[in-house]
Amino acid sequence: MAQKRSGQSISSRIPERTITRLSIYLRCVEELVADGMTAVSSQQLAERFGLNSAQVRKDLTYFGQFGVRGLGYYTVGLKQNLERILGLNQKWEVALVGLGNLGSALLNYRGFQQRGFRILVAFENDPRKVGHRVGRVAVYHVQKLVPILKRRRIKMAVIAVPAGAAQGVADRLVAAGVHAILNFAPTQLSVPKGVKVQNVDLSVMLKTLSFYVVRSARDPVSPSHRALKK
Amino acid sequence: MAQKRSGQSISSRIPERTITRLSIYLRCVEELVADGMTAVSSQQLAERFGLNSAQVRKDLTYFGQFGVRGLGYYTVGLKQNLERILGLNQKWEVALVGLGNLGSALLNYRGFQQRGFRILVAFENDPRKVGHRVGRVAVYHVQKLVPILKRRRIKMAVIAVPAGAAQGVADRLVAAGVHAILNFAPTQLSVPKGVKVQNVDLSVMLKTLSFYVVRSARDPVSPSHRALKK
DNA sequence: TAGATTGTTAATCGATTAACAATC
DNA sequence: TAGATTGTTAATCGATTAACAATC
Repeated sequence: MAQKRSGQSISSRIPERTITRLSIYLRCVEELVADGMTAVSSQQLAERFGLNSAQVRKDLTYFGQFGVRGLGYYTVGLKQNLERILGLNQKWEVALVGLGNLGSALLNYRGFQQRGFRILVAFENDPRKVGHRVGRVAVYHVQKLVPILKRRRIKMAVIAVPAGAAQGVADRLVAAGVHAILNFAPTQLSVPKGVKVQNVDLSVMLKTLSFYVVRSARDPVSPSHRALKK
Repeated sequence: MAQKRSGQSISSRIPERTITRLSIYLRCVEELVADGMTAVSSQQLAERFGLNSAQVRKDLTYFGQFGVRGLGYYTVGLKQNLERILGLNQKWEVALVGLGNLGSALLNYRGFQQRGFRILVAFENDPRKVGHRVGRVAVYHVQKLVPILKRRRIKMAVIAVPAGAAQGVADRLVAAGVHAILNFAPTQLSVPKGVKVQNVDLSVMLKTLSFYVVRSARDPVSPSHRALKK
């Protein structure tokens, strides 16, 4: 069951949700820094997201003691720490596999570049697309995936191929040494431990929404709940 | 603490994750039906996703008793039940707000249509885009949002506007009677109870991945974990 | 020093899983 | 009937929250 006391290896017991919240705290702290705030308390941070202040403090102390008792957290220092923890103090080179409908959209999506994530190679099956460039991104045949990613030491990839092809692509990515995969294919990928897959399953999300619409239709919001929240 | 015994109102205690898993079960059951399988056990279903068979059974019994002891679940019946529960036995009309980079991509994305979700109106701020059509989707000014959605009784919407504009859009959607929102804006929306927001925050996902790449770099996968899984 | 807020332990809550009687 | 698998209860596990001593 591994050590518990302070020496706790960071690789061990950190809940996935803590990591997700860390990114959210960072966004908030960035805004605070931009607004010229120098310090913020766990209570203030928590209020922004409807979280508990103890949770904010606990999330942060997984990685160190960043606060000052009686005062809170210095925004600039906290920002730097969060960036370091999340690995955002560096540029990331990302590979994209699949240039269909969704893949092309992602390639044009500026949101990736904003945070230092740069898609700089793409892979496709369709020979009509292979060999061209889209903007400054070169498009290669999927067969070239392993050698190219190995050579460039690319560790992050986005899968935007049909469900049926996704596992094969994932296997290649793993063979190429990729550590983290953003998977848009609506299928469960099987990868070795140590490789992180983040699924973005739009189809599942729509089905979930659909459930809640049906439910609201059946159980209308009770009057007491109407028009709360400013 | 509300009733517990069987009369349990469906609106009460169903974990959100159960709903997500329901959509996943459905996908699997669809494949099984297509393959001509007539029945499936909770064990078989669970194995496909690395879940626990008790969890599969528990998820399903929130909504009724669909199984046959000694046999499992009839695939066709289970499929129909899941579709009914998730509200997928009908077409959904969806509104899209924001026709920037991401919004346009979503409009072209065929994945939505596949499941009976049809984007049939879009809203924009930019007067150059308003008044045109994209395919068969009409583009209106955001100011028209409330009356148009009310008239058409649209209950689902996708937000693809910049973070700063998202809360304002959400308020309008709520005023128009929308019950479920798929939110791509990287911001926390505040909505009344009874309205479901599903966040798809690509930026948070990338930051999460980045964390795991950093971690793998520091704690390389132990040899014993290499190359497991089929 | 008095007031405030952290870091951390212990209590609580909710979700997952094991176990098994019911029953096909 | 014997074998299998459900539906469901009870045990386990993990994450959230309350509470408070430490300390700025």
